[in-house]
Amino acid sequence: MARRFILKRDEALARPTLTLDYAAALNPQQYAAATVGGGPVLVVAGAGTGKTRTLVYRVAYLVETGTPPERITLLTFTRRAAREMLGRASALLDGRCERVQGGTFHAFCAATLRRHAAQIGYAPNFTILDASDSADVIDVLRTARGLHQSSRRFPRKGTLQSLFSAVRNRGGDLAGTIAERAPQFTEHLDELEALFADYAAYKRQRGLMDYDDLLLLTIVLFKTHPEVERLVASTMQHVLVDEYQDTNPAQALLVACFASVHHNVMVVGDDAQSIYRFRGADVGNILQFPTRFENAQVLKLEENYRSTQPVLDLANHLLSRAARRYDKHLFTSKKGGDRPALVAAPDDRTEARFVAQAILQLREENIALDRMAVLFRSAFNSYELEVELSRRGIPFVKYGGMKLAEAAHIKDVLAHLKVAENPQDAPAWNRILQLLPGVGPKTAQGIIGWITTADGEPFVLPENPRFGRIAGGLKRLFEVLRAIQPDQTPLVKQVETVLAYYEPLCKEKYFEDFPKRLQDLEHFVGIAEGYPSRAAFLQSLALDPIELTALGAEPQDEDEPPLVLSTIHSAKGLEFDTVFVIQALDGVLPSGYALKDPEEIEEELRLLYVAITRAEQNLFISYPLLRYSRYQGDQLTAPSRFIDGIPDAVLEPMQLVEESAPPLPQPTKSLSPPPRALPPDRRVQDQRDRDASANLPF
DNA sequence: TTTCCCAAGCTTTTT
DNA sequence: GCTTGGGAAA
Repeated sequence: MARRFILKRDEALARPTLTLDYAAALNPQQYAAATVGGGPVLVVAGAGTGKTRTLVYRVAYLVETGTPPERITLLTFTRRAAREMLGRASALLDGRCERVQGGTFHAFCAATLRRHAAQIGYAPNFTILDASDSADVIDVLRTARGLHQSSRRFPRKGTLQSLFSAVRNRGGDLAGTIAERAPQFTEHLDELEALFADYAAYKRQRGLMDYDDLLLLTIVLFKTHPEVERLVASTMQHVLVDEYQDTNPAQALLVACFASVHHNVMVVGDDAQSIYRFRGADVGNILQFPTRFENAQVLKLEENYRSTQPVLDLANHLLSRAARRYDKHLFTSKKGGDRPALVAAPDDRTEARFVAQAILQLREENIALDRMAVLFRSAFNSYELEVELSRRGIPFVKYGGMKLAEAAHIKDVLAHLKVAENPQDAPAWNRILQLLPGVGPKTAQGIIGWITTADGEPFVLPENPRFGRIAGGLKRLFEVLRAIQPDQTPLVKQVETVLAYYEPLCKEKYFEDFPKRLQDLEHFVGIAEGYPSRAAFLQSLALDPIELTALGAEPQDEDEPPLVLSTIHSAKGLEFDTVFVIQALDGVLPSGYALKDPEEIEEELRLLYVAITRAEQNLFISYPLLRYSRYQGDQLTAPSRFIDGIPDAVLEPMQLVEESAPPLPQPTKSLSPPPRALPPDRRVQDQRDRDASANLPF
C-alpha cells in the first residue's frame, strides 16, 4: 500500500459547533453510529430500528463536522431512497446536504463509465439495456446462429438472459450456473457458450451495456486503470452504503474500491432482511465485512421504534423458524397494541372484500389511506383487490410489477430517442424498423447491417433500389430522426416529434386498446418535461424505472393521498401504520419456484419477515381457502407454511362472517327490475373459533 | 419475407 | 391471460 499522509483538519473545523443535538435526537446506539469517527464501520440494524434516521443524521454530522458534502457518497438501493434521505438531511441541516452524491450503484457506475468510456474502449454515448432489451439482443443472436430451430428444445430469450446475467453477477462460469439452475439445458452447453460470447462481443461492438456490465466494466476500468480508481476513490472521503445485505459480490468489490483511499466506509444492513439472492445478492457480504475491511467496527441498532410488541413477537417467532440462526431479537419499549390477525377467507374475492372494508373502517378511525399498505409476493397477486378498490372508489398506487418503460408502446417511442442518441444501437433500430409496414426481422437486419457500418452522416438514406418497397416509410422515419438528432432540441419537442410520427403506427398496431396507450404516451411527455436532456432522460429511465401502475392511479380523489399496494420487494425500507399481507399461501409465499431449494425457501421466509416488520400498529395476514386457477378452475389451497401452526397467542385467527341478508322485499306486480343488487354490508367479526373458520360454508 | 392465425407453454421478486 | 413459436397464406 502507498504511504499515507494524513492532512490535519482546518483549525476552524477542529472544534465545530454542532447545530444539531445528536445525543437528544438519537438513542445511544444510533448516536454512536451517527457520530463514529472514520474507518470501516458495519452497522447491523434490525428492522425498524431507525436505520434511515441514523443515516440521515450521519450525513448531517459529517457535513457539520467539515466534510465537503460533494465528498460524501451515499449508495442506496433505489434512487427514491437516496432522494428521500438527502431530502431529510437537508431539512435537518441545510441545503448543503443536497450536494451529497447519492444514488444506486448502477447509476454511479454509469456516470463513472461515461466519463472514462474511452479507457475501456467504449464511446461515452453507450446505451443501457434493460433486461428485456438484453433478451431481445440475445434473441437476434440466437436466430442468427439458427439455434431457434434446433430439434431439441433450446431455452427462450428470457431464460437465456437471466442465465447469462446470473453467471456474471455471481462471478461463476456458464457451465456451473447451468448445472445448478437449469440442468435440462446441459446438452446445449456448447451452443450456449458460443451465444454467450456472441452476446458479449455484440454489446461491445454496438456500444451497449446491460446492468451487469455497468458494475463489472467499472471494476475492469478500475483494475486496468488504477489511476482512475485512485481519482474516484480520492473524491470519496466518506462512503455510506444502505441495504448492504442486498449487494452482490461485484458491488462489495466496488465498495472496497471506493474506500481504497480514505477507508471511511460505513455499510448498514440487516442479514435477516436479505431478499435479493435471486439477483445475485450475497448475504456473505455483510457477514464478512469485518474480515474484508481491517479494523472494522461493528455497531448494532437493536431497539425497534416502529412496531408494537405483538408485531415484533410475530417477527421474532418467524425468524426463530429459520434454519440459519439470526442473531436478532427485536424489542420495543412501546406498550400495547393488538395481536396480528390471521384471516382465512373462503376465496380471493372475499379476501379482497375483507381488505377493502377493513381499510374503509380504519380510515373512519382516522388512519390516513397512505398510512396503510397491502403487500404481496408478486405483482399479480393484487388483481382481485384492485378491482374491488376501484369499485369502491378507494384511490391507490401500486409499486412493483410492470414498469412504464416496459410497456411496448413506450419502448417504441424510447427506441427512437435511443437511436438518435446512439446510432449504433441495433436493438433500438430493430424495434423502430419493424414498426414500418412491410418490414420484418429479415429486412430490418439488412438495413441495420447497412446503417451501423455506414460511415459519415447518420440518418441519411442513400438511393438504394433495394428499399423501393418501403422507401416511403423509411424516408419519414429518417426525417424524424434527423429532426431530433441534435440533443440541443428541447427534450419535450423531441418526444412530441416522435409521437406525431408514432401515434398513427401505434393505432395500427394496437387498435383495440389504443386509447389507453395514447394516455400513457401523453403522460410520457409530461415525464420528459422534468429532464434537461435526452441523455439524462434515457439514463434515468433505464436506471430508475417509473412504475406504470403508479401512474394509472385514479386521480379521482386528488386531495387524498392514496393507499399503497406494493410487492414486498418494493416495500423494502418503508413503514406503515397498518399492513395487510395478502395471499399468504404455500406456492405463493413461499413461491412455488422456491420450493426445491431450502436456501430459497429461507429467502421467502425473510421476505415475509420484511413484510410484517413494515407494520407499526396493525397487521393482518390473509389468504383464500379456494383459489381460481386458470387451467384447473377452483383449487384448494394451503396456507403458507410459514404461518401454519403459529400459536394463537402470537397470531390471532380472525373469522369473516357475512352479515345476514335483509329480508327480501315482497314481490310486487310491476316488472320493474329489482334494485341494483349492491352486495350486502359485511362486518369483520373477531372470533376465536379457529376450526370453524377453516371450513366456512358461507 | 411478411403477416396472420393458432397452439403451446409458462407465469417471481429488480437495478 | 399473455407471450412465444410454428406453420401457412399472401
